[in-house]
Amino acid sequence: MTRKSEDAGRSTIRDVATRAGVSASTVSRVLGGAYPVSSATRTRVMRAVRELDYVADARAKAIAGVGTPTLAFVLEDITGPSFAHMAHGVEREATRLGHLCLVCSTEGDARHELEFVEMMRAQRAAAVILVGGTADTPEYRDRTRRMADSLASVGSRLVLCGRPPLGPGAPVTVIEYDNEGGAYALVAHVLTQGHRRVLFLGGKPDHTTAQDRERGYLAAHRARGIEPDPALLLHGDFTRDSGHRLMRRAIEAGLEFTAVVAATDMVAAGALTALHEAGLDVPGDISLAGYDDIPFARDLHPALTTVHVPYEELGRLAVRTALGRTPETPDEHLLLGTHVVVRDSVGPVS
Amino acid sequence: MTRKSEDAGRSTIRDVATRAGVSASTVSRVLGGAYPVSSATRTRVMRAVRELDYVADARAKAIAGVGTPTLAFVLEDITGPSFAHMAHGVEREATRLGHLCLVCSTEGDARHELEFVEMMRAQRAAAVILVGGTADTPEYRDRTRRMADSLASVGSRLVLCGRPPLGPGAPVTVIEYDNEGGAYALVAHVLTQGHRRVLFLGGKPDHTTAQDRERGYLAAHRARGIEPDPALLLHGDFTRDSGHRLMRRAIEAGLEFTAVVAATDMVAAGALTALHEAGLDVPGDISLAGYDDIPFARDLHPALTTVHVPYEELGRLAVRTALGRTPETPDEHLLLGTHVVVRDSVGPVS
DNA sequence: ATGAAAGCGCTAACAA
DNA sequence: TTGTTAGCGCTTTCAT
Repeated sequence: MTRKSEDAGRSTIRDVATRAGVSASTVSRVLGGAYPVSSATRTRVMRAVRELDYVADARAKAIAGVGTPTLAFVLEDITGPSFAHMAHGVEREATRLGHLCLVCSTEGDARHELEFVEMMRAQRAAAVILVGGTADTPEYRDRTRRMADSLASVGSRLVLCGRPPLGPGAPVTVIEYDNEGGAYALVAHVLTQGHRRVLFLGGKPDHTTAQDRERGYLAAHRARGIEPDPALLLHGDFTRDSGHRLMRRAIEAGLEFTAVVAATDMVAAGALTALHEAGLDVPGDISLAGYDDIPFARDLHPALTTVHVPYEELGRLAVRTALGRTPETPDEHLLLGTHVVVRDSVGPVS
Repeated sequence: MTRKSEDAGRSTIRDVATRAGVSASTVSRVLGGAYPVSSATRTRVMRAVRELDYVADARAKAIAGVGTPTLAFVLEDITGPSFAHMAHGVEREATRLGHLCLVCSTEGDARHELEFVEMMRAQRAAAVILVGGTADTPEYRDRTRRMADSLASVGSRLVLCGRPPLGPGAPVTVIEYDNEGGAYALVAHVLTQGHRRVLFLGGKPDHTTAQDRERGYLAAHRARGIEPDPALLLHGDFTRDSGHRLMRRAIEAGLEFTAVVAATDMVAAGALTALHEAGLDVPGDISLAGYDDIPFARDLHPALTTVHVPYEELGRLAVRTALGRTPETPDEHLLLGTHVVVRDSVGPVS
């Protein structure tokens, strides 16, 4: 007739206590670990625990002050290879540090993002990691700033990972990787091969990651005294299909170029297929380069020259940095380097 | 001198109550939604909430009986494209249904998996979804059975997704997809092209997914009265590197075959590169097929013939099925179909 | 319509 | 070494 008997299984610490003939605190102490308990009682308690298959309710522990800390990871789409790698880094590091790891895909919807962050605030997550570039509008800064403040107000922390920083004073940790630098180096490499008309398959015009890579493309040209033809700057998004479509159109439009630099490896993959479909040889007729160094880059044919970004490390670092701070820690802003991986898809201009 | 003043931000429902000059219950009622509250009070409370930027502690709500339900997703490695798609499906459906979504990568470590499931039991997760094939040993069944029971005992539910079922009586939901059938159809397609010596690049010999696909390979041969040469059955794992290595060795060893079927698209990608490195043309010299239909399959050159698996749908279904049940629901066991996607990497035998 | 009090499952300070 | 009591932050009777 006890509560337990009708609600089989959901045993509480009191059920265990009763069964072991001790008080709830004693059970708590036995389970808690380091605390003096006679080995006789300990045995009895443990037996009761086993018999009831008892596990303490983590939520109750949490509000009593001894919860498993949680960490949240917010991205647009876990399906993108680079995001997946970051997610992996985050998840690995979080569990290593004894944290639970919540995920949320926003599908690029700011409202969804906002709601989720609010939930995380309610969950008292130790940190919320926002991943991936976005349009850097005043509205963005404002909204994000608000999230940062409200998280900070409950002792949590906002981390911006590969996402535009907010300017001074915002309680955020930002971890970036050098998109412009990577693109600069990559395009410099292409130019070194003698190419002068390099098509750029970019992302959304207002997307920070896309912008930074485009900036690198431009800078590399200008550093060699070349003013790139604006007609060679195409915009789409970071998907494979975008690359395919843009490339096909460029060919059909009779655009002249001897090399193409894609904003991501996904874009490059689509572009490569379009090039093949047009009967063009890479790098014989046209050179091609990507960005991100996803695992598949090696298996494209020809193997793709690209820029390596330490995504997994980025994720790990985000977690470590966010979790390693004390209230006195100044706001960090890290910038990770990238490097060009030369493979077979870029050759000398013919 | 209130608690709040020194512990800025972490305001509780009582802080709000005080500030609004009402009782905590009233605040709870206002926030709770549908309950008669004078609009004057409501306004005062809402103002206090805003001023304090208050959010109710989700954990406290949970133990009081009104928590946000949670759902856990356990896989080997989020980095694998097919896993990522399942994860996406799970996450999407979970949020659609108002659930939070926890993730854990086990890196294939059973102990890690066990620990995580125990944590989820403590969290009172609504369901725990275990993803991906594994060695189907008695030890596995035993361990998993135990997890299923212990989850059930706290009102949670174990879901096996693309993972071997446990036999009757276990409180689990299992969602599978037809690995054997898909492989059968794929290999039948290859045989139809006249190939008689088809190399199979398999996974770990005791991995269920690998076994099922291998079984399909075998069955398709036998259905045509062909007894496949055991020397053509190679084992590795599901990675790109495994495919590359296996393929290279097979070529070096002078193995004779006119087509190769890889256990996954990743394996196929590695194999393709090895084929190219050996100067072999696909499908001119050798035909090649994969399994999974990851997005990149289209961009391999030639575009990869493969088996489409509805991974995202699988994830969504797992969530819907697990969450949609009542204690009376019989244990479901769903089997999703797959289909061959014919592209350019398989051609007639030369 | 609102407040006081009890309770959710746990831990910790205080006694014994 | 162990039990009693008082919280943790919230919801929900039960009164009023």
